[in-house]
Amino acid sequence: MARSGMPATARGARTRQRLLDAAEAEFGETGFHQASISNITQRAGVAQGTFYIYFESKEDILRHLVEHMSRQMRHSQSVATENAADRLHAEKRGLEHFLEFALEHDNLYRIMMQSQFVDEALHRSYYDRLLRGYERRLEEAQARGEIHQGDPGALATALVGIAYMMGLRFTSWERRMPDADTIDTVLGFIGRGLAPDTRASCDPLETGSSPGGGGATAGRYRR
Amino acid sequence: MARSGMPATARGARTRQRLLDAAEAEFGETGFHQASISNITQRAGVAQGTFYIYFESKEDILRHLVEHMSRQMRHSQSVATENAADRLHAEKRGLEHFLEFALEHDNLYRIMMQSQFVDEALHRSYYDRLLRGYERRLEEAQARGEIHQGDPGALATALVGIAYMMGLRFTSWERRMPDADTIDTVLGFIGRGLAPDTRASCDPLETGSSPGGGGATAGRYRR
Amino acid sequence: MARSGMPATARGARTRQRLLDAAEAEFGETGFHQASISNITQRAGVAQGTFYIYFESKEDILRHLVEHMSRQMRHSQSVATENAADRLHAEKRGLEHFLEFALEHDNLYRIMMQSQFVDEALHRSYYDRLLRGYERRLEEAQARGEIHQGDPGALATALVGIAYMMGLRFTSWERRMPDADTIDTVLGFIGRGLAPDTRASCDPLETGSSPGGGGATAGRYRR
Amino acid sequence: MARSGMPATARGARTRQRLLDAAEAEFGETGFHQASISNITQRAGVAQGTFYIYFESKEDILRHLVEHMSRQMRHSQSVATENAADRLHAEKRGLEHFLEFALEHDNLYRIMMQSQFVDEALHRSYYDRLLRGYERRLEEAQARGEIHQGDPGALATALVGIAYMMGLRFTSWERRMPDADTIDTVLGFIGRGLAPDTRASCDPLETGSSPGGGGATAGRYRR
DNA sequence: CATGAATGAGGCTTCATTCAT
DNA sequence: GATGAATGAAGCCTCATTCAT
Repeated sequence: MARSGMPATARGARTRQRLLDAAEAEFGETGFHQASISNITQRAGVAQGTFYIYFESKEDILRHLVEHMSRQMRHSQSVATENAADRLHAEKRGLEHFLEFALEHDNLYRIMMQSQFVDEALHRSYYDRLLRGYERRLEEAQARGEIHQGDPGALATALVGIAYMMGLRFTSWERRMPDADTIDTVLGFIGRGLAPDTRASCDPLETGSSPGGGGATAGRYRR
Repeated sequence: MARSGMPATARGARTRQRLLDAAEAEFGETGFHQASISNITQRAGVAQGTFYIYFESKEDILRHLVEHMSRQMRHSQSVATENAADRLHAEKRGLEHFLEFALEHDNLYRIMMQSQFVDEALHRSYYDRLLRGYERRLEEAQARGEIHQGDPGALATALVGIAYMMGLRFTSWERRMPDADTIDTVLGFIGRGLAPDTRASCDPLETGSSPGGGGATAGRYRR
Repeated sequence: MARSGMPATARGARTRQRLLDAAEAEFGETGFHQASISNITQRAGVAQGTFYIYFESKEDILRHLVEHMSRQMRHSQSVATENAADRLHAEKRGLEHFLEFALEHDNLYRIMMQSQFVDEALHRSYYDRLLRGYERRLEEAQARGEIHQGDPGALATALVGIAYMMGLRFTSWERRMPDADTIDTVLGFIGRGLAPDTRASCDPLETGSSPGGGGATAGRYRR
Repeated sequence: MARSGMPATARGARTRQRLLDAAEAEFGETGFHQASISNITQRAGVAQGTFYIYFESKEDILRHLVEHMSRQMRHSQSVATENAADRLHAEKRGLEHFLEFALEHDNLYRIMMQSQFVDEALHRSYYDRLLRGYERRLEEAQARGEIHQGDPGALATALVGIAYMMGLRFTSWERRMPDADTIDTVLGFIGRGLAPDTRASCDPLETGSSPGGGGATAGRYRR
C-alpha cells in the first residue's frame, strides 16, 4: 500500500501537496516531457525518492493534476452558470468564467492540453465528459425552445472549440484577458449562432434544412 | 559540408522522402517524444546514420513536416474556396474541405497539434499566419457587408477553434467523416453567427453594444 | 542502545518472530535479492522502521534464518539417527529424514542455497561443519569396520552431494516426497557404495528388494 | 532488430565477445547481483550504452553465458566418454573430466549455480536435460547388465549430486583439483554403488588401489 | 516499542547524435 | 551516399537505512 499512497500524517500531506504544486509549475512552464522528476523534487524541496512515496510515475502525477483540474473546472463552471436566465446567458457567463479560470490557472490549462499526448484516454475522457455535459444542457435548452434546433453534439463541439482556441490564444500566447471588444464579438457570434429561429431571415445560408443544397450535402456525408 | 542537405541524386531524394513518410507515420501514431530516430529509420529501411544526412535533428524533421503540411493545407484551402460567392459560402466549403483534408492526413494533423509542445514558436507561427489570413478575409467581408461587424480577430479565433475541435473529434477520436446532420448544424451555427445584422432582432443577447451591461463588461477586460 | 537487540517484552518477541516468518516466506518465494524490507514488514504487518529494531540489516536476518535452520536440522538429524544400529542404517534414516525436513521447510532450504551468494563465509561454514561432522562419523565407522575404507572427506562430500541434489529435485522442482522406488534405489546405491569390502554380500543393507523391510519403507512414501 | 542483435561486422563481433568475457568474469567473481552493467562495460572497455546493442538486460547476458556453458560442457563430456568400455568407465572418466572442466571454467560453473536464483526455468532446464541424458544412458547400461537395477532417475540424481558437490568444493572452496585419494575414493564409491549384483567382485573398476592404472591417475592429481 | 516519512546513492536503460569504414 | 557500431549524458526508479515523533 506504500505505492502511490495517500499520506497518513499531516507532514505527509504537506509534502504531497508541495509535489503537486511543483509538478504543476514544471509541467506548465517546461512542458511534460522536458520536466524531470529531479526538477520537480528540487522545486518541492524534497529528495528524489520522496516523489515515489506519493506517486507512481511522472504520468501518475499528471493524471492527478488533470483530474484535479477537471473537477475544479466543472465545479467552478456550474457555480458560475447556475443562476443564468437561459442557455444563452449561461453560455456568456460560462465563456467569460472559463477564460478567467484558464488565465488564473494557466499552467493547469497547458497541462490539460499536453495530456493529450501523454495519456490520450485520460484527455479524451475529460473532453467526453465535458462534451456530453454540454450536449445534455443544449438539448434541454432546445426542448425549451431557448436555442436553435440541430444536432446538439455538433453544437457542443463548436462551442467547446471556441472556448478552447480562446483559451489557447489568451492563456498561452497573449497571456492576458481578451479585451471587451473581443469578448463581445465572440459572445455575439455565439448568441446569433445559437439563437432560435424567430424569423425566417436570420439564417442567410439556410444550411441543412434547405431542401435543395442541404440534400446534396447530406448525401456526401451519409455513411 | 552539406549538413542537412537536399539530396543531389534521385536515390537521395527517394531516401529523404522515405524518411519523411516514416517520420510522419511514427510521429502520428506514437507521438513525437515516444518516436525514436531508430524506429523511423527502421521503418524507412535505412541505417540510423542515414537520418543525419538529410535532417539535422529530430526537431528538424518535425519542422519540415509541419511546414509541408501548413503549405499544403493553405494551398488546398485557397483552391477550395476561391470561387465561393461570398464569405459565408467560403466558410462552408472551407470547413468541409478542412475536415476532409485532416481526415485524409490524420497523422499530419496530429503532428501539427503536437508541435505546440515541441517548438512553440513554430506552432504559433502557423496559427498566427492562419489567424491573420482569416482575419484579413473576414475584414474584407465585413467591408463588403457580407458578414456581421465586430473584432475580426475574435471571429477568426472562434472559427479556427470550431474547425480545430471538429478536427480533433473526427480525426483523432471518432476517425470518420462527421455525418450530414453534424456538418449542417455547425455550418448553420456559423452562418447565423456571421450573418450581417439585417434586422434588429437577430441578436437576442444584444451583447456588447448594449449601453448598460456592455459597459460594465468592457470595463472588466480593459487593460 | 540495544541495536539489533533481543526483545525485552512478550510483544517484542512476537514482533520479532513475525518478522522472521515473513522474511522466511519472502526469501524462499521471491529470493533474497528480490525481496525487499518493505515487503517483509508489510507481510509481517509492521512499519518499515520496526525492522531495524530487531535486525541490523537484510543480511542480518538472513544469517539468523540460516543459523536457525542449521541448528534445527542438525538437531533433528542427530535425533533421527541416534539409535541406528550402524552407519549404513544411520545413513538410510538420515537421508529420509533430511528429505522430509527439507520438504517441510522448503523455504528454509531454498534460503540455505541462496546464502551461498549472499554471505559465502556463512554458507561455507555451514557446509564445513556439516561435512566435518559427517567425516568424523564416517571415520569412526571405518575404524569399526562398518564401511569401506578410503578418504572419509571424499565420502562425506559424495553423500552430502546426493542429499543436496535429492533435496533440490524434490523440494524445489517436483515439490513432493520421492516415491519408494526412488528412495530405495538411492539407499541401495549408497549402501553398496559404503559397504565394506567383504566377499559374502555386496549389498549389506539389502534395501528395497527385501520382502520384509522394503515393504514398510515403501509404504511410507507411496503417493 | 537492433535490440539484442547479433553484430553485422567483425568489429561488432569482437565487442560482443568482450562483453561476454567481461560478464563471465564479473558474475563469477562478484556474483550476479553484485555485478553491475557499469562494471561489465568498464572491464570490456566500452561505453555503458554499448551493452544494450548486444544484450537486452543483465539477465539476457546471463542466459547467453549459461547456454554457452551448457553446450560446451555437454559437448566436452560426450567427447570425454565416447570411447569408454562400459558405463562404469564412462562415469569415471566423466567425473574426472567434469571436475577438470569446472576448475578451468570456474567462473562459468559459479554462474551456472547462481542462475538458479535469477532464472529458475533456465537453471532447471539445464539440469533436466542433464538428468534425462544421464538417465537414458543408465537405463541402457542396465539393459546391458552393466550396472545395478533400480530407478535410473534416482541413480542419475545421485550421480549428478556427487559431481555437483565435488565441483562446489573444489571449484569454489578449495580451488584445486582433488588429490588422487579423493578421486579414487569417490570413484570407488560410485563403482560399488553402480556395480551389478554379482557375487564375484564387488569392485569391478578396482579403482585406485590397482598397482598399474592407479599410479598414473594418482600422478595426475598430486599437487 | 512502534511508526512512516524522508533520504540519496546507485542501478538500469534509452536514445539522439557522431564517426570510422 | 550509406552503414551501423559506439558514445555518454540524462532520466527514471528502487530500496536499504535513518530519524523525528
